[in-house]
Amino acid sequence: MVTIKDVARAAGVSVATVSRAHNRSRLVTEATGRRVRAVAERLGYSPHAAARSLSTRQTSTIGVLLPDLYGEFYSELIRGIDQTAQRHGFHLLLASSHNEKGAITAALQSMRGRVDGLVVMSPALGAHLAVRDLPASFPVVLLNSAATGAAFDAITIANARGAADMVQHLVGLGHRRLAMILGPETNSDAAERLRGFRAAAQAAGLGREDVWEVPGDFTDTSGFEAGVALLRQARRPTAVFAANDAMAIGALSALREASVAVPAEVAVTGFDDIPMARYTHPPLSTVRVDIAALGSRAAARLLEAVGNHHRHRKRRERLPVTLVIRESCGGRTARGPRSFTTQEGES
Amino acid sequence: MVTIKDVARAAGVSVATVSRAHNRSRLVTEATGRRVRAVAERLGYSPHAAARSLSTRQTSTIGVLLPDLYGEFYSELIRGIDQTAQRHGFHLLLASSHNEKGAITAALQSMRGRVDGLVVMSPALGAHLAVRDLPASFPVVLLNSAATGAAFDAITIANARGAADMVQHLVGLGHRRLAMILGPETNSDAAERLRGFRAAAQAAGLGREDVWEVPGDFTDTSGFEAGVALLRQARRPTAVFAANDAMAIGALSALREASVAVPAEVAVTGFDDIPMARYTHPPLSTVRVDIAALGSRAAARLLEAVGNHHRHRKRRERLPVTLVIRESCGGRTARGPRSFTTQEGES
DNA sequence: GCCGGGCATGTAACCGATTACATCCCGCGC
DNA sequence: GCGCGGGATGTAATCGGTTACATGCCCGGC
Repeated sequence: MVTIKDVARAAGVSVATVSRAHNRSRLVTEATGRRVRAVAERLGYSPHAAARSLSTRQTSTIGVLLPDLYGEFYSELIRGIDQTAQRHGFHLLLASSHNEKGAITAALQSMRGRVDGLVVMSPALGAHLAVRDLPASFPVVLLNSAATGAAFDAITIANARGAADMVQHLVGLGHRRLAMILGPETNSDAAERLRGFRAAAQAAGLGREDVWEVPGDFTDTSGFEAGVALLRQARRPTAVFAANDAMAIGALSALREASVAVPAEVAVTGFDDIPMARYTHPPLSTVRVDIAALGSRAAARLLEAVGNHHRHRKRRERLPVTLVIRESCGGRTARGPRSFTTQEGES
Repeated sequence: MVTIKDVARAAGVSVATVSRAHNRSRLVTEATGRRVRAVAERLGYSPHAAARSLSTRQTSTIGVLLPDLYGEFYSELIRGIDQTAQRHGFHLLLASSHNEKGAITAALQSMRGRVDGLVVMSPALGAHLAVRDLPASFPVVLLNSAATGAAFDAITIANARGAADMVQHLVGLGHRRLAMILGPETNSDAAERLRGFRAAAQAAGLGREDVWEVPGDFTDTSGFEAGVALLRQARRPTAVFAANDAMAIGALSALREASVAVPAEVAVTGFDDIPMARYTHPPLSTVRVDIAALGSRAAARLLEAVGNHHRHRKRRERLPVTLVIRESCGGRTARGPRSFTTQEGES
């Protein structure tokens, strides 16, 4: 491998000059700079990142800590983060499958000296406990975390608001018997969506016997089972609000197998607006979360913090959501496909 | 930040001993080792990755170079790579949005000293040109690349075989008029699938007037347009094979809007078996590619190469595919949902 | 003509680890 | 009692950059 010394020797200058030429310092003449860079190019030199970051104390890399990588949610999130990071010349270091404190701490450790800051997502409570062990000066942005207060930079989704809006919409369509399929109990997004659901149901004057809460865990199979459970009852809800799209799709499946017409007999809605949502049968009404934007905002906030360690003020930011009404809830319908892919390398 | 020196001072030993204690060298007594590690723990010490990799000349990181990050294909791929990498204690450094040579070269450069090896996917021809500029000893695994020969390690999908199998299945169902919706011309996967389609159609004795080839670019909208184009004709195919699922879903949309019954009037099939495929209406018959396995294999091969630079032999490997027959092609039908998510952190 | 200042370049310290080699200490054998 | 060997520990070189400080040169002002 060709190092800075080789270039220096070949160009007949010192290593300092080579370094300066590369970093376009004003301390080398235009002529020398060009000459040195030409030599470097010819030798196929490119600076060794580890060496560089050892002396500059920065890595131009941001770490991304996720609980998992499965599903469209994470791929969108990563895409959003990467987009912004790349625009600022930063790389992404990925780590996943961390849900309890021990694993998170380990992952955090192993990233020291590799990254300039972290985006940490871990809706299962307790992530911020691990993060708290980091030096306070180390830039971290929390995503969808339960952590509150000004101790952390955080970005979350307007979960409660979105759920409430959806309930309100359903009530507006005339529904008076509502079921919600819940998410995992330890998940803060799920908890907030439930909070919004309850508040809106109460505000609409629905009684206890008009509201169902069926357990679920964000997987489509749990949505399927929840659907089956709801159908078994003598008295049924006329609308089902799933805490996420995957479960709504599962519920849709259960209803179709039972030959229950959607939305005529039962309305179904979800949360997230994953790309798949517009291709279900019938197309799914849902609460749209701009996931890529969430990632992008997180990266932007993090880079801001990395940029001015001192002047940076921590704060919590909430990303708005919007109702997307398709056909599964029987409101006015929209037709025609919209893109859910850009041109992909593979397929 | 606490360094190895701080630990050495606090523990009353030299830096060498601290280093050895951490790496569990046999050159420190069990007692000293434990004591030193205890001190390190108390001070919250963790080794600086950049410094370490500067002296050991390895990073425990593998670079992943992708053309894009959009869609389920990439998220699955990354998941597969990460899974295997993680099991071996490796991190993932991500870079995307690189399709022509210049950008790839730049990305490759900026990864020097950051990674021990690379997984490069770039079906748009020419990626291997950039890769060729790397020192031959640098471990690289190519994914779905057009590059042939023993010069590279590569893993590809059995595209032609999968396409041929699907055509054969359709012919077996009695279809004698077949259309294929093509992928991007510069994409090698798309090209191979087309090759398989043509070969099988010819083998089945279909004449030129019984075979349609409609352009597409792997996006669902292009599939929609292709569907519309096919319907405009007086003489129509009875089965449509799309080069990927996204386009098949687009075509399905077009047929539904035109009130053409699937599979009764026209059968539709795809390629990939993305999670969404089993939830379309009707559920999509397709060629299953185990994308996560593809990533996992790539990582495994790369790590093998990283492990023994010398003894490693380059070769090309082909990942088998399987037909998944659901309802969109009118074969025997399968019922009931299967999971397309594990429990996700968010949704 | 000499001196001071500024600019281009060189020299070497430094970042934080690993590790080859030096050193020290202890026990054992003669 | 002395020397020798081996195991535990220390010292310092090294990885490949960046950059503070030193150097040397040129030019302008007095």
